[in-house]
Amino acid sequence: MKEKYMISSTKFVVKKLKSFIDLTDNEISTFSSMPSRLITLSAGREIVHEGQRAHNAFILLDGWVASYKLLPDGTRQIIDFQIPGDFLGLRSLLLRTSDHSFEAITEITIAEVSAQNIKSTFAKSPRLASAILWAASRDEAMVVEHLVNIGRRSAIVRTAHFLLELGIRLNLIGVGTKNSYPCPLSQYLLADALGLSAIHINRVLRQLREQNLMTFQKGIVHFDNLEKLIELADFQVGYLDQDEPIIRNDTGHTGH
Amino acid sequence: MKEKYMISSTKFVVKKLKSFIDLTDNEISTFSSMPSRLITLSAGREIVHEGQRAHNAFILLDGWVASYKLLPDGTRQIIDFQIPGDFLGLRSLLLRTSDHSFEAITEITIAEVSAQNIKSTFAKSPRLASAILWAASRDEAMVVEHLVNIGRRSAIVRTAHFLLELGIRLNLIGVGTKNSYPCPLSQYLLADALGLSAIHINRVLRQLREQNLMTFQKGIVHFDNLEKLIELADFQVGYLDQDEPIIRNDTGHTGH
DNA sequence: CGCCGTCTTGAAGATTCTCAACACCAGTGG
DNA sequence: CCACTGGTGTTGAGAATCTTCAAGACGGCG
Repeated sequence: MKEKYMISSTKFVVKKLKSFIDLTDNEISTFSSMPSRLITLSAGREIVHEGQRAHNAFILLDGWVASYKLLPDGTRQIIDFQIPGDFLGLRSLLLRTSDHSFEAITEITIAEVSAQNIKSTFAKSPRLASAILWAASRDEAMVVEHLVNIGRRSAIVRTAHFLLELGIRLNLIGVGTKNSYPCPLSQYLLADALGLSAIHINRVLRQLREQNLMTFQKGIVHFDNLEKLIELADFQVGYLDQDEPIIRNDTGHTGH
Repeated sequence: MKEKYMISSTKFVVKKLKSFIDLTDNEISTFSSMPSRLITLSAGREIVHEGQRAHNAFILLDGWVASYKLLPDGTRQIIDFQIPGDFLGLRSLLLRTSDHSFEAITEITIAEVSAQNIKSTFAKSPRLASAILWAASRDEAMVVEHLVNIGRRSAIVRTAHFLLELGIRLNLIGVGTKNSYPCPLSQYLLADALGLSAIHINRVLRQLREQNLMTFQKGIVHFDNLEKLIELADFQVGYLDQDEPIIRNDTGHTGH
C-alpha cells in the first residue's frame, strides 16, 4: 500500500520528467520504486538540510516550498519557489552550491531519497538520469533569469514576469489552466523573491489589476490579457521549454 | 612549439583547478595536451557561441570576458565576469542554461575545445573531470550569491561585496595580492553587473574611498581596510572556498 | 589637433522604501 | 457568543535611494 501511495503521489514528478524526455513505463516504475521515506511538514516549518554534506535529497510531492538566504540585517532573498515535482537539495548533492535554507510555504509532503539510492537509480536507467539532470539544470537557468529580472527590470515588469513563469511551471505539472492558477504565496513572500517591499508589491498588483492585465487575489492568479502581459513582461519561453540536452545520458565520464 | 605555448598559457587554469583538487603532473599534462584551437580577440568583440547547440566550449587563457543578457529596452544585465582560467559555454554543453552572450572586455586569448575532446579527456582522467565540474559548479554558486547581492543589498554593500569576490577569485589564480588587484572593468560594466547606473557606481566608489575602505582608480582595486570592508559587505568566503564535492569523480552514471 | 571613451559632479525627478494606520478574516480562548 | 490575537492585504504621506539629464574634465589615440 505504500507502493500504491508512492505511485499516485509521484504523479507531479513523473509529469514533469516526461515533459523533458518521454520515459517508458519501465523507467517510470524504476523511478517510482526508488526507496524513499515520506515526510509531512506543516506550513512554516524549515526543511533541515544539514549543510552541503547531507547525503540525501528530497522530492517535493505536494505543497510549495521557498529556498532562501537570510541576511544579517534580518531581510532575506528567496532564490526560488519549489512546486510539486521539484527536487530539493539535489544540486548540493551533485555539485557545489551556495547553501541556502528551505521553508515549507504550505503543508507539504516530501520524499527523502539517499544519495546512494539516487546513484543506483541513475545507474539502472541512464535516460531517467538524463531527465532528472535536465530538470535540475532548468532550475539553474531560472536563477539566471531571476538575476536579470531583479537586476534590470522595473517592479511591475518584474512581478508580471515572475508570475508568468510560475504559471508555465505549474502548467508543466498539470496544475491550473493557461489563464489561471492557484497560488499560496503571500505578498511578503513575493516581495522577498523579487527584491521589493511587500507594500510595493501590493501597489504593483493593483496597477496590474487596474490595467486589466492580471489579478492575484484570494490565492488565485488570473491572466486577463495574456498577450499584452507577455509583451509587458518581455517574457521568453525559451529557457523553460523542452529542448533536448546536447550531451544526454552520460555527462562524459563513461566515455564511450 | 604550439605544445610549449599551450603549457605556459594554461597556467591560470591549472592553478585554479589545483586549488580544488591536487592534480598530479600526469593529470596536468593530460589536460594541457587536450587538442584545442587558440583564438585571439580584441576588446569589445563578441564570442560567438551559436546558441546551445554548439558542440564546443572555450577556456579563457588570458584577458577578461563578460557574460550578459540584453533586454529589449537596450539595457543589459551582466551575469558574471570571466577571468583567466575560467570556462566559457561549458555549462551549456553539459546542462541546459539560459543562453547569454559573451563579450571580450580586454584583448583575450581563448582555447576552443570540442565537446568530443572534453568527453575523452574526462574519460581519461576522472579526477580531472571532477576538478573541472567542481570549478564550473562554483560559478553556479556565484550566480546565486549575485542574486542575493542585487536583490537585497544596498548599492554600497553590493559594490563592496562584488569587488571583494573578484579579489578572491583573482587570488586563486595567482593574480594580485590580498589587498590589491588590477581590474580592467569600466564603471559602466560594473553598473551592468550590479544592476545600477554607472553614475551611481561612481558615487558609491567615492563613498567607499571617502570612508577609507577601498579605492578603485586607474584600473587598480585597493583595499585600504579589508577587515571593515568585509564586515560592511557581509562577505562570507564559504561559497568560494575549496571544500571537496560529495560525489567526486563520477556523478552517478558509472554506478559506484 | 580633434575625437571618443571614461570619469566626475550637479540638479531634478522617478522609483521604491519606511512608517503608520486601518480593514478583514480565521482561529482561539474566555 | 464575543473579545482578542495574529497574519495578511490595503492605503496614505514623507523620506531615502537611485536614475536621468546635462555638462565638463581628462587622457589615449587616430
